[in-house]
Amino acid sequence: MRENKTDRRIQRTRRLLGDALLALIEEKGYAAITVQDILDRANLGRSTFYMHYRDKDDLLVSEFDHFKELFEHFESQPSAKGRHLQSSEYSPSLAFFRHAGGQHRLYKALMGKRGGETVHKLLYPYISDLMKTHLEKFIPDSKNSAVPREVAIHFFISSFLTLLTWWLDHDMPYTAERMDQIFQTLTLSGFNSALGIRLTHR
Amino acid sequence: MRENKTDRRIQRTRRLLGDALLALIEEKGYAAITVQDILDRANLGRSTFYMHYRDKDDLLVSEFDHFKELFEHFESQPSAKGRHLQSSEYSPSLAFFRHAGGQHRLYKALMGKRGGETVHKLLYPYISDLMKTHLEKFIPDSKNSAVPREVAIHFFISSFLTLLTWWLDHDMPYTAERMDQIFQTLTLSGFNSALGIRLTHR
Amino acid sequence: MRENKTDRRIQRTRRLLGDALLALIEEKGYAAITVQDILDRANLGRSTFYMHYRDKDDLLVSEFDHFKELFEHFESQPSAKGRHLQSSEYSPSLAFFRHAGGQHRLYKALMGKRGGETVHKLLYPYISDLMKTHLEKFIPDSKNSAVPREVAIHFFISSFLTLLTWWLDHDMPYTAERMDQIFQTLTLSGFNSALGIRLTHR
Amino acid sequence: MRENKTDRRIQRTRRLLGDALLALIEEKGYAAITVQDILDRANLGRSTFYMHYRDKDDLLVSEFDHFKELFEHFESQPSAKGRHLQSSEYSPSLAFFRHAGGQHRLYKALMGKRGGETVHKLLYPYISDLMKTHLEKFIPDSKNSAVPREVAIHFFISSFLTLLTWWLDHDMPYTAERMDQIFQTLTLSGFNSALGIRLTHR
DNA sequence: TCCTAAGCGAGACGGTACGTCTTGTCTTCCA
DNA sequence: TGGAAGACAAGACGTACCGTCTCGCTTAGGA
Repeated sequence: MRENKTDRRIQRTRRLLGDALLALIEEKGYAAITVQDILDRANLGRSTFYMHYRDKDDLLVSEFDHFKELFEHFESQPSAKGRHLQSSEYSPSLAFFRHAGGQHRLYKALMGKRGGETVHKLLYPYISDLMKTHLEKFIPDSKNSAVPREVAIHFFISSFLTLLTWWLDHDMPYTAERMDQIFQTLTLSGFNSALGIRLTHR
Repeated sequence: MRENKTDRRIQRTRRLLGDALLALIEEKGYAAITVQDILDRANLGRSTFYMHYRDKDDLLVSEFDHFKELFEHFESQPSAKGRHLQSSEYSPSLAFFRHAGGQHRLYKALMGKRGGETVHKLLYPYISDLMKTHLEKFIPDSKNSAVPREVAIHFFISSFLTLLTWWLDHDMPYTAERMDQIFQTLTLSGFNSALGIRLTHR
Repeated sequence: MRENKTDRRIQRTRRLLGDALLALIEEKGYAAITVQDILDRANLGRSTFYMHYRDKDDLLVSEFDHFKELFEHFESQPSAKGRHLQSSEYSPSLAFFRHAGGQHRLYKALMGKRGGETVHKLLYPYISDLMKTHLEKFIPDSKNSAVPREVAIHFFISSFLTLLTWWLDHDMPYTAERMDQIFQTLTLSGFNSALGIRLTHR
Repeated sequence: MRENKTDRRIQRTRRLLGDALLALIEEKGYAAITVQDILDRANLGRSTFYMHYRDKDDLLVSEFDHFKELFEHFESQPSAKGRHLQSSEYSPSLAFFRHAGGQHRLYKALMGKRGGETVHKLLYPYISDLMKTHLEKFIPDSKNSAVPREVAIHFFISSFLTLLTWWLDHDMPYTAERMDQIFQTLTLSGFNSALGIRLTHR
């Protein structure tokens, strides 16, 4: 099927804007960027920007779509309650670390120190929801665990994001696999004892 | 020595500004506040604001001074390397939870969802430095631990701040003591195995 | 000779644009109209407009062509210097009032309050030239008249246009004949004494 | 009584803006002027403009205040119905011509070809109301005059404005007195016969 | 007790960025 | 191949804040 040339033009424009944004985030941080900066970088007119995006945040959010390929991967995971599990089975952390390592420019711009609070307000729930859904498949609904279930999940996800951000902000001094191992070492035993379940470390 | 009436007047003005800021953060979040909002609330003139503070962030930062009393407390703690420790000894977490519980309006405004990234950028190092100094008294400088020391410390502090923020944003559904226990359950075993040290849970 | 179908199509498009413009002038006045308004009304694309007209004014001016039939009528009038004249002979005013009465929608749109200054700037010389040419056939080139000839002519034409505009803007409360009589009552004696000629009122 | 310095500053700013506008109207016509043009000329910031005026038209209208001194002069005129009158008594035209001659820069900018339709829409009623009020003092309310009273008044005022504009646009080739005489020659006899009254030409 | 310095209210000002609007050009699609 | 559709560059608009500034008023504390 033939693609529409006008559509391709639009895609090109959106890509120009997105790339300009990411480049500028690297350079001076999200907050300091003006719409005009983006336009100058992308060589586009003012109205063109607002034809495609409501504002700077809208453009930023649209960059989240790049994560979709990864997210779609998780949705095909089987549920397996009550089994002794490999950590890799219930945590998508390694996949994330690898994905982030491969797309570190994107991740760094969005999640790093320069990424601004919008990302944290918007991307965090995005990733959080994904992990939460995934995690809940494996966590028993125990009423009398040492730590309230929602707190444990929040802790787990935040820890992951904290380490991911740290890794990106420090230019990934370790491999994705090493980071994942660090993450699991730090969180798994606490997480397990908190919820009264036993998850084998791979 | 007699107190200067002019000085008292200045203190009053600064307090009016600080209170107005905190109230407004509760109402609509730090980012949405304009200097004029603060002025209207505090019934002060524009120039008065800039006489005391460089900008909005400066005023916010000045509110950190309220933490000083707590911080000063920690600085008189003894070092005790190599002992088996009570967790309470090496982590100031419980003291923080209690302090936050007592001053929850202040903490919530500064650390909660509404508090804006400036707080995190500024408060994090503030608290982080304090805890790090404190922690380093107890952590051996082992080269071959499972997790790099700086990562572990970053994880430990971030976890604490994450849980503190969660607690405040959810209107403190548990006591400070329960929160501290949760915190330690989640982090201590991981932290210990990461660093290869053994810390007794209280 | 057969007319070209393409030509007919073009005429149709131009008519759609012209009609849309006139309708919109009636609704909200010339100045408030955008090219997009016209396009929406005429159900045409943006490029189509610019294919036919340079801009909004150009379209407006093209509507003047509707006056051509009237104007061509005047050009076949005989000159008759020095005679005592019927006012109707040297002034085309009645013919204009009648024409305007018959085409009041068009005239009102173009000349009325809603018609914008462009019309006055463009239509005035258009009509003015016509009347001037016509008038000059009858006005002696006297050097020592009470009023400079060019001023008198300007006054005469402006008065006519003023009354015509007033008539249209007030929904033609009198017949064309009555308006012409009013016009002549108001201007003729002054015009005559100004130029030192004697024109019989019909 | 001492004037407030802040008020003086404001008056200065408003004058700078008004002067810049008038100068620019002379140079390239009202329509072609942007707010930024005015600002650049007046050496003021964008927000300053909008602090004082809603938009370009608002500034223009504010220049009308310069006419006030003249207008106030008329309000002290006595009414004298039914008398045989000197034309100068019931028409403020000469006063206007003189005033315009004295302030020709202002008048030319506002009323001339470059003055834009806003002036005509706003200044015309302004002057028109003034003259109308003045005229009505002298015109009998006769029902069966040859020309409807309101039409005659409209004609009279328009004629005056037409001649005034012409005079200004042609760089005042005659004296104010000569223009007034021309105006009266052209309009008075028609106006008189229209309304069935007898006004002596001075 | 007066006087002078300082805190302060009020708000004008220059400046920057915003998101909206309209214009005229240009390219592609479709009948 | 001409007209429809609409993306695009350009740039003015009016709004919202910012941080600086000047101005008077008031009041405190030293002369």
